[in-house]
Amino acid sequence: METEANLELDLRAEGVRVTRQRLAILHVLREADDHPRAEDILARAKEQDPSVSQATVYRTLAMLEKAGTVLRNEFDGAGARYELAGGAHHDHLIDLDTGEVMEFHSQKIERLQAEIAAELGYDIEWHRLELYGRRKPPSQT
Amino acid sequence: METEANLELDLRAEGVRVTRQRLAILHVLREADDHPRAEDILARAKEQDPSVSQATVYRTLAMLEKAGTVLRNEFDGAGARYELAGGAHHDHLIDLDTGEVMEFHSQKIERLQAEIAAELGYDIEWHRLELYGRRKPPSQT
DNA sequence: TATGATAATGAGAATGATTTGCGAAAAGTC
DNA sequence: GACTTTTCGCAAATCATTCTCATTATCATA
Repeated sequence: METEANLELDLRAEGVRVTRQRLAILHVLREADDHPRAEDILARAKEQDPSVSQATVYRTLAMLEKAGTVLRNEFDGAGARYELAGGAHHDHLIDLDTGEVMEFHSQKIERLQAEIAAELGYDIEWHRLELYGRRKPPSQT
Repeated sequence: METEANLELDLRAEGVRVTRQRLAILHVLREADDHPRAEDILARAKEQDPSVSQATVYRTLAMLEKAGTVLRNEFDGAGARYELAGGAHHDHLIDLDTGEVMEFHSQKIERLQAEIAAELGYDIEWHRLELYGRRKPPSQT
């Protein structure tokens, strides 16, 4: 796992200026264990640095996404939700009642996807797999 | 497959008024073999009935979606794309170069999805599986 | 540490797809 | 045909996101 300082160095290495605002946003993303929306990120970043503006949040997220540092998820419902990349690839299960997002990964599904695409004559560039569900009532055994 | 007249009767049965505009939109959806956007549907419907307006297209699509007659897909890129429901469930493969949409279905993947959700204690309400890819260069054997 | 070239910022206006409010026009009803 | 209710077209309103532009901050250099 990359440390906060590492991320800062990475940015600097790419000729990107390390500003107070960017550090605040990066910090928020590191602390988040949910998948916050731009709105949430703005609110949290402001706690650390009230000068952070909406425009900067969007600009920074877009920049970090392009750099491969963050992942932008367009689940249903309004507003994209972000997470720090860095971990292994995973898909999402969204709780329809709470909005909570869980991550999962299935090598088998990935393989099947590739097979299907191949049959149609395609190479997959990326994919989106989202499961929307509700907590299952405890099974009475 | 349900005929155009059938669809009309279905709507009438639900106490929904069958208007010229709605028939035009329904007709467009039936003819479409692509997955048109609201914008395209409006343009095509206007050829049949110039009085159709943007608002009515959106209102009608929303109404038909709620009725389960059409499926609304939010692929990436701007604007939702619609298709007539009615057929069997399927997922989509989108050609990143042309925007063309292909349909596919994998019972195996569906099963794996359900298993994964179950392990996390969830029942899947619905899911979204989209593959984004490019045509594979012909393999030289 | 001061300076300057430039990138980054904040505030607010602009965008683009989609929705909505409202008076006018059509549908189904008697 | 007259009436009641739904639907329509138009234009204004939303909402997340992006852009404009004057101002400020970063960082390599003096």
